[in-house]
Amino acid sequence: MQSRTPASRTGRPRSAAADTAILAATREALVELGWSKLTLSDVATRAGVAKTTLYRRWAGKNELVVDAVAELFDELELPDLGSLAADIEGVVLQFAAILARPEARSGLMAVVAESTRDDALRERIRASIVDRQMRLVLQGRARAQHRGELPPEPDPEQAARTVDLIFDMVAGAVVHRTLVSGKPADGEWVHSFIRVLLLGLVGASRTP
Amino acid sequence: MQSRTPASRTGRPRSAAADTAILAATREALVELGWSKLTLSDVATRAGVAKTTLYRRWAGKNELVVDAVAELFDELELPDLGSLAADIEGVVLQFAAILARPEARSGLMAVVAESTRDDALRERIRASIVDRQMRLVLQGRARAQHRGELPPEPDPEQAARTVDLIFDMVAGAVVHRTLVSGKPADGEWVHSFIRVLLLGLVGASRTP
DNA sequence: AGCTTTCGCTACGAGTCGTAGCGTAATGCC
DNA sequence: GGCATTACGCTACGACTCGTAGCGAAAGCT
Repeated sequence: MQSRTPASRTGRPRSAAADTAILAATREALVELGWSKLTLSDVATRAGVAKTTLYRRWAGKNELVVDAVAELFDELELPDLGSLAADIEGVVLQFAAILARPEARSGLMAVVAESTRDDALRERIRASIVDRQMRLVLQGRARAQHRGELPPEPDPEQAARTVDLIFDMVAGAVVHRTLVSGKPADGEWVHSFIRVLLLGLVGASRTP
Repeated sequence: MQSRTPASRTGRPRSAAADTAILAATREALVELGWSKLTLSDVATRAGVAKTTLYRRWAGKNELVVDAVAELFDELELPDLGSLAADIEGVVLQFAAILARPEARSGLMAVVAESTRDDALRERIRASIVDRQMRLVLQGRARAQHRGELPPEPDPEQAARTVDLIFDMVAGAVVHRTLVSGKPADGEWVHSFIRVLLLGLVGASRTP
């Protein structure tokens, strides 16, 4: 979050209710107005707080939207459905459901675009959104290796590269399908995609 | 392009030099300022034209940037390197080189984000950017089937789904690697990626 | 109590937007 | 050549947003 309240203990504390109201108002404004027409004055009005309160907590529109969108990914969890393919399909369908929501569609791509020119923003996105997804990949891979569905990776550097590759392939394909092609990442599509991905990974691990 | 000059033949024609100057100035402004701080007044000054000229040709910032970025993808071609894997690696490296340029990074994602709320803009992006990439996938697939590297697809509906899937996987992975993960899609990464992709596609086509 | 920080409110200069109006320049048609 | 038509450069405009400053009141802690 944006709060930096580890040391300062004295004085009136910041309203936690205002935080949730502001983030909810931001998502509401994203749905109705989209990224470019969203103004902080409008968000403040919707949340029932003063505009100055927004500027005390967030540096600008970018940081606010990152936090508002990041909360959407809180629900993301790796289910245990018995097989690697089923687990991945489950989590990818969750991911696709989040990306189908208009507040995620219009907000996420916009802040990613901004982050190409702002390293601090890129780091904020990595910490609050991307890392959580990456953790799911690591978790699923470890579970699959324990089950014997994927071979163990002795070289840690090679393992890191493989995890990065899987992550970019999964997240990239779902995002591109949803936001660029504009078609739904439904059950049928996810099933085909995961089949190709797993066959490729297993095949690549057999012939190094 | 934005020109609609099929019927109107009389009157002073639009300066073609102004078009190229404006689009070049737009890319220059994208590099220096990024999407959010780019203003049409600034572009007009850089291009040496009046601001009103910009508004006569483009509806707004979105449409202008789409056209400016689209020109970057003109150079994209499918090389003939003897094998499907080599061909794909070649074109993916071209694609990655374009995405590595700052004017593409900051511009492309921004207009895609805007297009989630603007169907006309989405269609413009599809026609001027996405379709060209899709054609490369079709071309490569046909050539590979002719070589026998990929099995022929009797069902046209199934073939269309497969092409869509390949397109989202390739473009999505490269874009995600470059813009979200922030790491270069260099030769080593592309090689690993294509290997997984092709092994998966061949494997999936064998066990339908 | 006293101290500290946050809150809501108002106001402000600076900057951008998109458009209108004007006189001038460059074409095609007669 | 003259005429209609369209594009161009320029200026100016109201409306809007931005981010900040200053104020008095409120809400905690010691």
